[in-house]
Amino acid sequence: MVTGILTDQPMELTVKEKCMEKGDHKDCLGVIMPVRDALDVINGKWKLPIIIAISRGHKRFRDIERNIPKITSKVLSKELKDLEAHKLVKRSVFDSQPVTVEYTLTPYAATLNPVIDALFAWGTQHRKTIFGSAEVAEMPVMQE
Amino acid sequence: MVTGILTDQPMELTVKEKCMEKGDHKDCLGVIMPVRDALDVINGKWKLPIIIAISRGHKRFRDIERNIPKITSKVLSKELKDLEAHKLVKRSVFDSQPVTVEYTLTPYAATLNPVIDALFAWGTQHRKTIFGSAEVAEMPVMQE
DNA sequence: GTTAGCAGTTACCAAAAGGATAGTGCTATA
DNA sequence: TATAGCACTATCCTTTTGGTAACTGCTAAC
Repeated sequence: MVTGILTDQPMELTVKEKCMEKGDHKDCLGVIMPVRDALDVINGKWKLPIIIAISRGHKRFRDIERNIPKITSKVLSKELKDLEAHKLVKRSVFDSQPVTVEYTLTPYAATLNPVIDALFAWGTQHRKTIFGSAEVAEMPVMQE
Repeated sequence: MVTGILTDQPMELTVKEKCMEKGDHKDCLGVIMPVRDALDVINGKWKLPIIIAISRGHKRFRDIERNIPKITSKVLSKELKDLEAHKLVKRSVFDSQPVTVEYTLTPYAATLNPVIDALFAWGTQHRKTIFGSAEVAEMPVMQE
């Protein structure tokens, strides 16, 4: 039977299994390194929130900025450049009057879907674990 | 039909659906915030690698240190304290000669399994996307 | 009796990330 | 004519993160 990486509960196709297939039964650096590759790309407080905001139809700079609590222009500008460099976001300039800029997700960004879903699920239950689920009213609000 | 958060491809039970259920059709801060809650806990280069190393049977301080490339005593020490504070790792001191210290995962850490699996899967394919899959030989090695 | 390992800590320092505030040139609206 | 919005950039500053090196007290092995 195949088991998960952190528990011995049965799973369908797991990290541990893939690791075993590579023949590395001891250290399994092969698990740590791909995880770190992923972390290198989505690292920091802002990249995933930005991707989520764009995915929800906020294409314009100020529109994205308004929809991510506490972010500043400077940080958003820098993170968008990073995301562009990683081919997750596309920046398009339209020669209208005045010029408009649109940020959209590349098809590659869609491959992050399972990661975001897993983090959303874990974050949701973690919040319930920390405060009781009743205290949703304490959630920070967007525009103060 | 229900669709994923980044694409319009069908999914079974998705972030978007949960979001819609909450009645937030516009901004869906409800997606960004749980993701940020999760990121606050697992953020940084080291926390997930440490959890993975412990999960693979490396319980002792030096043992963990040896199995995570480039980590230093100082950083490991600090990150272990953080993980303990977040109830993901348990530190046990045994009164042997000499005293031994063991780090183990709590049951709560096991709930991170889907997150780690998703990051592992994405990191693996991302690496293939960046270099060709043939260049596995270029992977950094553990002890130089 | 010297070396090596264990489980860290301390001090110092550099780099990266993030926050606050202001300002740019442009245009559309009141 | 003044205000506001857009898409940023610039400057300054603080906090966080990470890296180097040395050092602690202890014990076991050579």
